[in-house]
Amino acid sequence: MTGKAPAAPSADASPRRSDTTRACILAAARERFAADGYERATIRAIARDARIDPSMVMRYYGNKEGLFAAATSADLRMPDFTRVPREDVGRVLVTHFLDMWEDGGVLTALLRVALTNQPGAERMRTIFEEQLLPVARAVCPDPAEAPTRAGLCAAQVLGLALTRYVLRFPPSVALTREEVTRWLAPTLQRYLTAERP
Amino acid sequence: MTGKAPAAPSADASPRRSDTTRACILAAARERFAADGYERATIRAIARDARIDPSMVMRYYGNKEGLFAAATSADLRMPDFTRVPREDVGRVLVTHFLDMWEDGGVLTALLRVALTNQPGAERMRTIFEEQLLPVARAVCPDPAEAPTRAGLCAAQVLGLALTRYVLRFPPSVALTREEVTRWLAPTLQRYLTAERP
DNA sequence: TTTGTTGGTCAACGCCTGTTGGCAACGTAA
DNA sequence: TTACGTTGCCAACAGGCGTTGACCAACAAA
Repeated sequence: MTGKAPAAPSADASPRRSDTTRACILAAARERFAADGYERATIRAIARDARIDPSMVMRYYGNKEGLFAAATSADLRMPDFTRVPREDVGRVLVTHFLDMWEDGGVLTALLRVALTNQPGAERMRTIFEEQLLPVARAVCPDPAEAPTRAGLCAAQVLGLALTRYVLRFPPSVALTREEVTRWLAPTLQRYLTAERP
Repeated sequence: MTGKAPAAPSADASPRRSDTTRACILAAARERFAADGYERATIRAIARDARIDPSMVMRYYGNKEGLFAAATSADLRMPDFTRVPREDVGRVLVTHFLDMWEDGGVLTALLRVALTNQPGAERMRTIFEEQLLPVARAVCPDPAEAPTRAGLCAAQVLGLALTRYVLRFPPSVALTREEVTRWLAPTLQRYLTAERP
């Protein structure tokens, strides 16, 4: 059972001649998904951007869902919040999310797709659950409240991303990173560490 | 120029025999747009829900964009914030938005569509600009800062709607209206009335 | 050189989409 | 009754979609 598919991830380090092509496809896919959402980001358009034939996409990623999954393997790369002073949690969280969101458009693509695509929404939920929930558990007063507090933070962070990077509301776009941090950090700090209102 | 199209809005009160059908189409369209987004809400599916022929949709609303525009004529119905005590604006704003969002799914449809559809995004922006900005202007310390403050409120409100009504993050869904108000009201209050940080 | 694997193109498939025009049934005013 | 505008269904169109399989070129091992 050596497998016919050349895409089989047999070992981790298996440099193939087609790696550059694969990377081109993924980059084009990320851009298209981020710009157009799942339905309007057609395989044909992605292939055109990557200057290859649409059938290559199918060969390397199976189908459109596989391509999407490969193009949006997001990792929020959370820092270790047990080492962050408790009163700085809000600020660190905001700056970290700004970093993540402005890097490569993976999260923008994920957000756009999550809105019209059930698996996309599920993945978004998983990402935030796996990566934001532990932060809340580490710093909030009662661990039982961690999901609620993480959810509130997710709402605020995603709302800013929505208005700033997707809908592009002018006031939200005009804010500098500094200003975003000054406004949002106290909010997240309160959601995470304040007594339940 | 009497117009061939029976859909011509000549007068405001022109009861037609087809009014119930038109209403059925709009209701079905709102549901489909809210559930599936713009691309996947097909005219055929909407017509099936309304138990009529797809061509009727075209006759009454011209094309798909016209149908969408008719189905999502949103009005946030803002109360008069000059009569609200200054320290209550956050709370009133949250409860009002919860009311709006849980009524009929118009806003959910609009949000879903705005994410993958340029005119949809533009309309969302317009709605918030026309209706949230005056509120900010009425209550914030420096009117020049009103757009920024309205934008921050929009981010928080849309973020909650996103996680609660669209992505359905469990912690966000589990919150009661009471809890949402208690958590979010102070945030909006600060965004609107606090000194610039 | 031969042989087999990989990288890539081409043409086509079946399906679904938004949209159109023709045609029958109904209701109403003359 | 006749004439006409409205309401509705039906069948079809052109085009785009995801997906498939046959086929050629380049390379690597024998």
